[in-house]
Amino acid sequence: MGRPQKTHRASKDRSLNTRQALREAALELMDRDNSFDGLSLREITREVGVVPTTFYRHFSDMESLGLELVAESFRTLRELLKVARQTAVPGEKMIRRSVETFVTYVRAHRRHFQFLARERFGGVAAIREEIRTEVRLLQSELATDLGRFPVLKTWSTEDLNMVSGLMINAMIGIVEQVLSSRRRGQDDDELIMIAEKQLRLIILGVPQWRSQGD
Amino acid sequence: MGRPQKTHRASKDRSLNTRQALREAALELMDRDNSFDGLSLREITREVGVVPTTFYRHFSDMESLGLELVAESFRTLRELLKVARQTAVPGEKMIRRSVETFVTYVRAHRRHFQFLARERFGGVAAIREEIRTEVRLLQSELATDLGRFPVLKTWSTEDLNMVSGLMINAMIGIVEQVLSSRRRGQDDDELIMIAEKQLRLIILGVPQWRSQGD
DNA sequence: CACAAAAGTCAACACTTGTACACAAAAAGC
DNA sequence: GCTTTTTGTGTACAAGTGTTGACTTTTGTG
Repeated sequence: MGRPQKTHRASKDRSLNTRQALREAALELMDRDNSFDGLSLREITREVGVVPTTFYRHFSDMESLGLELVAESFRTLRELLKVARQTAVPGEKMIRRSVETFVTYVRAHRRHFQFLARERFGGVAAIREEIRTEVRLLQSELATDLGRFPVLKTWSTEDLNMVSGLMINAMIGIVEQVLSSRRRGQDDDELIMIAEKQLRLIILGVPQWRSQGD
Repeated sequence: MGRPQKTHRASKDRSLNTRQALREAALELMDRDNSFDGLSLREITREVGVVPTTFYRHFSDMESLGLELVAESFRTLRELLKVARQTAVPGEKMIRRSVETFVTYVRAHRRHFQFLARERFGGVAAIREEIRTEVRLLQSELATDLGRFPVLKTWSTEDLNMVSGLMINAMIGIVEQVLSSRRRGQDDDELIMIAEKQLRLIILGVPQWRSQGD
């Protein structure tokens, strides 16, 4: 139980705290209507309650803050996927339950998803690139997962990626809608239903597929 | 071949020209990496080669400039859809040709599509709202169009909207990719192929559909 | 041609911004 | 306990920002 090295931890905490406070302040300000490159360094430090120059003790640049936010946000997203992969058992209600979990999770981590959605097409090239890379990675991971289902065992990698891309785009659309309606609950029910239908429709096409292309 | 009312036209042109020059400057600056609310009024006027105060002769606000850009961009998009609707004849290669036209068109009007993509989730609430509204409209128009196909005649409005939403999300994904790779040509071929497959897959699911949901 | 409206210019304002540098406090290491 | 890093403060500056008001020029109209 003791709190050994109290001073030590306190210092580290302090340091980590301001660092994280800066990140959170940035997300908070973006939630009050700004895109990332509309933010100013001073605005952020002001929000934290710290002098502007302190910023440089933690980040060299606004861009480096941004990139850390990308990493942080994807960590959040991947946590969800990890749980989803463990609990998901193929079956009747699998899609429905996945979508439900997803929407709830997006609400719970609103600011992270908002950051990703906003900066995916946003004004800072480096950030955009980073997000794109991560999304592509996600897409190919999902493709691999899909490849394990019996119906999809014979599919080519390209076609699997094609399907997972379609699904991910559908889910991004859902994220948009979740973010745009602040109140949870009733709205979400309809949203979930639509998302479920969209995924089901995609899956219905699968057995009929013939990759006649190329 | 006289140039009648030279002064008249010149004046009108001049006025319209600066107004449009301001819009174009904004798009141009966004193309050099900025989101709309990262732009400054002075930056824009400087690009046009005009004094800052001139801005107010044409727009009351940056926001009002932004809203005009939304309108302008959707006018561009709707022109495409108009042509598409006229020339498209249902048949084997319809999807393929539509996708090809679409990709070419996006390239030809890069900055408009970039603006829409960037500000759809962007930092200015009013602009975001306006874009969302227009997209929803587009979605229900596409739903109506789809309803004319024999296989879809019996579908409910909700389900038609569900499908058109899926398609639109797929196409937005394509726009993203077109915008992110500057060079045209070779890249586009693969892109077009993937988009075509995605749409075909969706359509394959349609005859199997049973709206068991809700 | 004269005159009013529209479009553009100029100078000035009160702020905000990013960043540099010297200094103070705190924490870590010896 | 003394020293060295690390973290945060204070001051300062040059540059950029939105908006004002009064002015000149251009343009359209009676």
